Amino acid sequence: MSMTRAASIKDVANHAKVAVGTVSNVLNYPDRVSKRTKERVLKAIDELGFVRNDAARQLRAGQSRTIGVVVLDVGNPFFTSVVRSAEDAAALNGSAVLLGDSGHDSDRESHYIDLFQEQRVQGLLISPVGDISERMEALRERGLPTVLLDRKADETGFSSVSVDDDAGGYLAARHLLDLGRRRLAFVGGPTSIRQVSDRLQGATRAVQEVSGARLEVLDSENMTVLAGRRVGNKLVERDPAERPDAVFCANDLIALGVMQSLTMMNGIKIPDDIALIGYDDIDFAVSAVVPLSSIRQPTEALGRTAIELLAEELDTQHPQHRAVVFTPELVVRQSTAGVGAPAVLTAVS
Amino acid sequence: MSMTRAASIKDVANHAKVAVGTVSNVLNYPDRVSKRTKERVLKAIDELGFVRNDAARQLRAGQSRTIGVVVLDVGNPFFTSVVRSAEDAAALNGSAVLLGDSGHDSDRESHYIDLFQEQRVQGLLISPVGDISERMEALRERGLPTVLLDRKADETGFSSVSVDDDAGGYLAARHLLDLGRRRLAFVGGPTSIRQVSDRLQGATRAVQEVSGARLEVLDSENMTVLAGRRVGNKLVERDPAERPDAVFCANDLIALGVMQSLTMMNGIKIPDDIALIGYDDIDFAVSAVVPLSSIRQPTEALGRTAIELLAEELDTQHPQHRAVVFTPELVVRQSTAGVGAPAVLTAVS
DNA sequence: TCGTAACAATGAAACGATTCAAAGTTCAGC
DNA sequence: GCTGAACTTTGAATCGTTTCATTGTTACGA
Repeated sequence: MSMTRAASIKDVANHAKVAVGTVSNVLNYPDRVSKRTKERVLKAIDELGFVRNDAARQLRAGQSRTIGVVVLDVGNPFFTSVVRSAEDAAALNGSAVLLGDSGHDSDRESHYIDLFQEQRVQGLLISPVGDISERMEALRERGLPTVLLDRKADETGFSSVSVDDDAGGYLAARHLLDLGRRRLAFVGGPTSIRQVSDRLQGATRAVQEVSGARLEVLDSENMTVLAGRRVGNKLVERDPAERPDAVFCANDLIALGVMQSLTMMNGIKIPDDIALIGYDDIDFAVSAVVPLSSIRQPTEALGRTAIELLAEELDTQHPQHRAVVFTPELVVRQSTAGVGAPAVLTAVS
Repeated sequence: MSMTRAASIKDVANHAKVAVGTVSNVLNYPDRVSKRTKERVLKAIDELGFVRNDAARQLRAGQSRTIGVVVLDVGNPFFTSVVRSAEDAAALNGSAVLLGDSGHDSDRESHYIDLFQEQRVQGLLISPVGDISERMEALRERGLPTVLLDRKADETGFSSVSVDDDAGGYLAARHLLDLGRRRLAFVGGPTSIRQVSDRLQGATRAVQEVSGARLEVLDSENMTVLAGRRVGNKLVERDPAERPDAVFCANDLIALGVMQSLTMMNGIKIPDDIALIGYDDIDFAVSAVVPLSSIRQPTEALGRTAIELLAEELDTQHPQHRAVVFTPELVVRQSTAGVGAPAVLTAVS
């Protein structure tokens, strides 16, 4: 019964007794059509329940009104927040966002890039898993504008928005050192993730400035709460004397996981025995068992700026590629400072 | 320079000196093509950097390999979790998911439904904002299979997957009453949200079973951490004698917000002064300042089942519409039980 | 009443893939 | 060498929209 195929513009034209071009004009350039005809066409559209076929539209247009975004982990509020602001910014240009989650997996990342190319997206925002210079080169050759997200563009020829992870790592470690801690641990992984290695590098720099300070590196298999909990359990199992007195986690999810393990062990007090700091300052950091100190990244600005850079590439014939680097902030809460008053410090860039 | 339009199947055909149909066969039915020809075509594809145009493909096919999903709030881990499992389930059928966030706004909801219809999605999963029976009726007439998500289908003719919110509300309130609390408060809103009113209804039922117990309803403007914090601040401002001794929040985000306000006020102890329970059991509930009791919903099963029901509607000519209702579980943590041992209870369905 | 400028409506062509009936090729078996 | 079945390849038609050159209509000033 209701199994008839969807009405097309042609059906509408027949029903309203006008030409197909006229229907199209009603849809796209209402001013070109007389009031009488317009009404007739709109009536027909309503009666037939006509809905534009976007595939045909795009085919003709040669381009979609769509931007592809590939992020490392949609389970991480940091990324959802960035994507949200990118969506809002894209909507201002009348574009929609297609979201792909690579889950730190190169194959899935590749898969989404393929998919988005098939969709003929206007451009791409990628928070890359590893080294994708080859892939990027191919995109450049095809003329598909691409902006790196949360990763500084090494090679020229690409725009990027990122946050200075080295500075963020330094900020976190320096804070722990300023509190008098000397046996630091860094939790994150795999180190093939650039964000992880940069944050570690910054932390290492800070530690080297202070004599007598050490930095132990604990690998986590990924960047989730669960992975953090596993590393935390290992710390709990250690002889108390062997434990670090401060832990810097490569993101807040890991930090929350570590916190769960440590607080389950009644003997360990945060921050008295072990100070803990995360990265990203997600909304849930403030409501953690022990409110979590963290490094805040300007997610809203990241997403917005990424879209702006992409828009530049789309508008301009020979765009200036720009690498925008934001500066992270230290947010101090109880997990490092105890009951002391919270403060916000900014890295010197 | 690289501004030439993307290669089409025709370009590939010319380059490989075969017919367009052959190229199409290489792509879709490789077995129909001889090895020699196949190699030649693949070489041409590679050399020209050909990428299939999905719009043309869909236009011809008349349908996309896509399912539209509209949820109430992507910022809520409950929904991201449901969507994630729906994506996985859809991938098994070779379908991708397009995600729309209505943000509890009917207009945005409507906007996404339009958009998805233009995309000719195979079907729709909707977690509706309010009463959308008219809209659904229109979808049914157009023959677009639709499954309600997290909301039981009242009308016949639609499948749905949901969790028994009345039972969940009962479970939460009953738990608070069992702990000896009598001055209960419910925080949630707007009450036009079905999930909110059902959970409240269940809670009311539990309260009525116990003489001397009261339930105060505190409206929150929405279901976010921020809204919860605002309600929490109002509680803090009250005369201590006027405060409830137990608070049931319509979701965990609100509960975390309330918790933030209460813990900022040194005089108030959770759960001693006020017991607090949320809803959804998101990952962050366990790592909250005071680990949060909550009502767990089977998010993984919700998403998966929704896709399965949709697949049924797609396969069958005259599908049996089914309303699958899952049963929520009570998860007890410190925010209600203090340092007592955690437990998990299941509602009687 | 005529000329013409402004405005409306027309419909064929194009976008790029898939389909499928028809034509072409190969080759085993006799 | 011939037959016919099995396998390959071909290319026109099709999907639904937008575009745009062309044709048709209106109305105004001379």
